[in-house]
Amino acid sequence: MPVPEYLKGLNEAQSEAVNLTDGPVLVLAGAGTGKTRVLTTRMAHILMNRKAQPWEILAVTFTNKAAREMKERVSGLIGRPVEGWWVGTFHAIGARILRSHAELVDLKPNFIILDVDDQMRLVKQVMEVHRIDEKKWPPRSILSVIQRWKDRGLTPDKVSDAEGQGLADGLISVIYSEYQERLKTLNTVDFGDLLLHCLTIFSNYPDTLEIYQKKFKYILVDEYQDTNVSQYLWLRLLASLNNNICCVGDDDQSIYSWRGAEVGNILKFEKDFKGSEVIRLEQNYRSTPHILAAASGLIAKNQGRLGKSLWTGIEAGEKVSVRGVWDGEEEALITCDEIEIRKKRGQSLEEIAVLVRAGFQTREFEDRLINLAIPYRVIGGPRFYERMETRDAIAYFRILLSDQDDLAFERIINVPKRGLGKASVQALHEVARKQSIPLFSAAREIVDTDELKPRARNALSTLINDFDRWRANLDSLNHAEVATIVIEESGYTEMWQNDSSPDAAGRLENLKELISGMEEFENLQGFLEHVSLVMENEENVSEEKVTLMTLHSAKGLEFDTVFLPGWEDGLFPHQRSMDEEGVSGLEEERRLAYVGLTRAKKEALVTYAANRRIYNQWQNALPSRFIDELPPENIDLLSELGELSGGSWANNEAVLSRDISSKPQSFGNIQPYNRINKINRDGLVIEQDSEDTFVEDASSNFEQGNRVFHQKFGYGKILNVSGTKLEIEFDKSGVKRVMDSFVEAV
DNA sequence: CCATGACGCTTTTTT
DNA sequence: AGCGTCATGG
Repeated sequence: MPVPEYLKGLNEAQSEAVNLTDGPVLVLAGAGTGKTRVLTTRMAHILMNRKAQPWEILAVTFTNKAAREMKERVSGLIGRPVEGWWVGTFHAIGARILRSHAELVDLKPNFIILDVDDQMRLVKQVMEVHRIDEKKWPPRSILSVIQRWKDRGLTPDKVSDAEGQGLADGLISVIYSEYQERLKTLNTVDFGDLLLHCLTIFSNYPDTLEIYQKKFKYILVDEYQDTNVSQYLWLRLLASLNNNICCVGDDDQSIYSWRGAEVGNILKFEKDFKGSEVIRLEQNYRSTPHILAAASGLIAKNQGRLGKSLWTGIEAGEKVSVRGVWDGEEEALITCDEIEIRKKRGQSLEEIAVLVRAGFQTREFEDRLINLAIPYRVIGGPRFYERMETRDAIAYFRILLSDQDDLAFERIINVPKRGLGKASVQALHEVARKQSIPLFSAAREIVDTDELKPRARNALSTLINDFDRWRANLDSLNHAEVATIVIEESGYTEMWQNDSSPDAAGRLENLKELISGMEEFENLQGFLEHVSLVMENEENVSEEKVTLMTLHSAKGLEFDTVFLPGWEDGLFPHQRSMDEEGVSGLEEERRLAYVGLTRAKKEALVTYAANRRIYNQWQNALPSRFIDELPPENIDLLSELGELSGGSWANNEAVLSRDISSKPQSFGNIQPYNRINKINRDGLVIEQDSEDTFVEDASSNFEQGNRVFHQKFGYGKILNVSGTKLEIEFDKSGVKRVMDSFVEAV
């Protein structure tokens, strides 16, 4: 039998991963080794060989984008669209299963998936009941603890007493249970519940579990290193009958532990799934040898890896460029100049990316790119369904579907402003609580009393009548038409029309988009699920643009040219990561650096700045320890600050004896920034804190009387040394205060 | 009820 | 600095 077309061109390991359809398989796929190709070809292979029908295959991803891509590519491989398969995100598939069995966890099938805003409101409400000080215990962190529990598959009854001991006056587990109660009462779930409830159903109702175990003959999992415990348990339960599960992932690219991902899942795959095979994909098709070697050398510093040795058949290529600059501004200047050079050379801007550690870093690049008139896009920012106008509109629709949706009602009761403020809401809550009825019902009652002031009562009465009328419309008109009526008649559209802020127009645009997106759905219900689980921001791809984004969001992408700015200790690796997670935090940062480098196909350009303004405070920083960890033979060091070796930095004790606890001269948010001087790009101290006469843990290698050379001011003599700050009498330009890293001893 | 100012926080993000 | 939350006063 001839080899089918779709199998051609696979390397040996890839073919093995495709052909080994039965039994548990872990595909350890290094960066750029064709992981998606394996996953999609494997799926096509199963379908083509009639090993399973489309609806007997479960393929889970983390993002909608990945799911979409998988669908498209598999359809392409087998040459026709595939219907009825279960390809989607963990959450979307969890939701689908949960809808079918909602009653088993006391939910109705039309439950609503809450956004973070709603979740927060709920947590706050529960905390209020227990008089927990929101100052002391920010609801944000309480919610995050709850979410981490959910990530671990822990329902309130499974949380051990020891777990939340100190938190929220020891009441956090109580808050968790009551939060879950409230969710149920409101017929709502949060994201974590989509899997957690599945787990509850699976363990309490083996018959239901069996339906799915039998149904899914083959299971495929993308980005396995990002799964949390709950997802792992979910997969294991589903796979345990047929045992045909194929997980693809890369332990070196695990960068989401902070939101519950367990690298442990991938590390112990062989133990968890008996008789499993592990296949390593080690041929990299993406990067040049220097880039690959630099990345490999770096990641080799991590402990506890499964270990892979990537190689590439690609020949030639530049070394990774590493360059030190004065400050963030110069970094942006130089980087954007480099971008412009490439643009003039005819390189597509689509193939250029700037990958930063933290969102705020993009600003300086944006400023500069605007100046140079180079088009760019920033990836990140609020998702479509996180935008205020989307959520407001959706709140209206939710109430349309269920007048028991208190959270939605509370959200829009005074949006647009109709004079129903705190007091009115309070009164409503009172009535609702006393009679155990939803807020909307309470509203109906309260308008018949004189409990509210006439003004408020009228407003509320109008609102109720509006909703009744809109709901009646649902019978005769399609949902998109009703939606339009709702946002018009409620005054919501008008509110933004009258708004003079610059983004009002955009919001109106989004509302339009929201409504037009509704048309293709059967009903409001389906649309709401789509919005909360699937809907993404779409971008007009009219023009070629440079991409600015965080390292996290760059995972899975590739570009010819990748700029990696901000490689300074404290920023990258991030101080907070090291403070809070210690060595494992540092290792995750290192993986992030690895992800960054391996995004590059042809060029990777790392920069670090000696000075950076953070929260409007100037801070000086050391080059990232990751720079020291790059194999010297694979990098080109271009420092505007003198050689890294031999310069003042390399002699700095903090550099030589770096460990996690050796902070750069205070990058963290914990210490005050009072030791930092504002200096300009020539190292000139232009501002200094009055108390900053001594810097304890940063001392200069210069002494009074030394002769020094400064790039701009020329030769001079040191009059005074205080910490890393020198007072220098320059031969030509007089006395100035300069940071020591800007001068060389002569 | 809403506008105003003080206070406090500031990594990463999907669904 | 810049933004969001919260308490205060009109």
